[in-house]
Amino acid sequence: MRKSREEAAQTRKRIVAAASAAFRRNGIDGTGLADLMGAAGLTHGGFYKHFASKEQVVEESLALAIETMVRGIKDTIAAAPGKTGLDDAITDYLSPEYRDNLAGGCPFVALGSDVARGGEAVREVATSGFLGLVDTIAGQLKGLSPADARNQALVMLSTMIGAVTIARFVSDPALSDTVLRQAREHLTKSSR
Amino acid sequence: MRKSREEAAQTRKRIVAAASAAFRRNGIDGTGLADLMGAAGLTHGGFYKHFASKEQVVEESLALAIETMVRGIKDTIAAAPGKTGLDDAITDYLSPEYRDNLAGGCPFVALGSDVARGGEAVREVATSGFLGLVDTIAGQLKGLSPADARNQALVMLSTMIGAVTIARFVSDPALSDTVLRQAREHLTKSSR
DNA sequence: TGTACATCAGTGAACGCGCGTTCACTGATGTAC
DNA sequence: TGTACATCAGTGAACGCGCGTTCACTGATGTAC
Repeated sequence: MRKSREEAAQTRKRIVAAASAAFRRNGIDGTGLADLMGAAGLTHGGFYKHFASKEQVVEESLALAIETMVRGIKDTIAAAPGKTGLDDAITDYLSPEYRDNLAGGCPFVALGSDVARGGEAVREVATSGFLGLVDTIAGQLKGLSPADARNQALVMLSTMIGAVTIARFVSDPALSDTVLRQAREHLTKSSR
Repeated sequence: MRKSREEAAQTRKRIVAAASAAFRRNGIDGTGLADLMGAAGLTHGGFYKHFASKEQVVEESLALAIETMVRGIKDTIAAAPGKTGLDDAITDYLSPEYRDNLAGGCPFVALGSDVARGGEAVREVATSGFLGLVDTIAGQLKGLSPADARNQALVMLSTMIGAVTIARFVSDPALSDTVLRQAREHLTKSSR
């Protein structure tokens, strides 16, 4: 039953991708290794042929989720010439569709409190990914010193992450939409 | 071993208070009923003499955590005459001490993503508590229509909740402090 | 290039453990007369 | 007010279950000559 090195490498990527979605959808404690392996089309026994522990796949899948999100935001920014790129990215992030995309959405929203309770290695993965996101946003804030741009990006990301967190736990759909819309208007209006 | 009605009622309150702290500190999935009962000075077997399920104590302890937080914010506002009350409450919320108060801190930060994945009843508890918080903040925003005040309160709370979420998962203490400080300056400066 | 052997990805059963929940039991409290 | 009985808060053992992890095994792939 041995698989070729290439197949094994693809399997490993499939597991990390499945973990990236499953952890965001159901939480880290709420996702078992059998769930991950099943989602990747495997039985649970083979997990340790690829990873030393659940902790390790948590780290790798978190890194993947963050990288994917940051790349998407960069692509959105690059797709719009001039100054509308950042507004487009903010609008996407604060859309009802993104709020409802539990498995593919922002890992800071889905896993922020899990990561805060986690080990140092997981928190470092989250931190370096977060810093990449900060730089991406800050780089789009023209007419400010680099320090001011970075500080403003920190506040903008706080508002974005908080708004989606609230929009997800609130049980009233109208309230949820309003939270997103207010944050969107606040962050994209020219007063920024 | 039967206890008086009064003693039993006090025991129940002790369990809910212990749950309110333990769930915030370790997450809902990360807290067992034996942990709760042990923290209340009891053995786990008696849990079902007070609650029908873990779900029920989750709901009640979340309601307690939110009520306690909102009361604290109202007290802070009331303690400062005039317009500094809200700034004081924001400064407290965005302080390093409050960030580090895992067991007694903001339940929306600690449990927001857990609640989002939870049942309808838990989400309704969180929603009505959140609306009370919104009203409390909006009531302090003078010179705005009620609708504008409420909308601004939603954005402010998004920034506050997001900032503490970020400040908690980030592994670099200086970055964590900076996130809090930037949010604080943004929300308390007169430009508000 | 062929052959013999070593490697190892994946399977499926099993491990100890802690989970939420149930239950028989105890004995102090509450109630009925 | 006293007495007899019912109630029930709390204990501690037990339940089935799913968890993370380990392991013997299989057989295709990789390596050595």
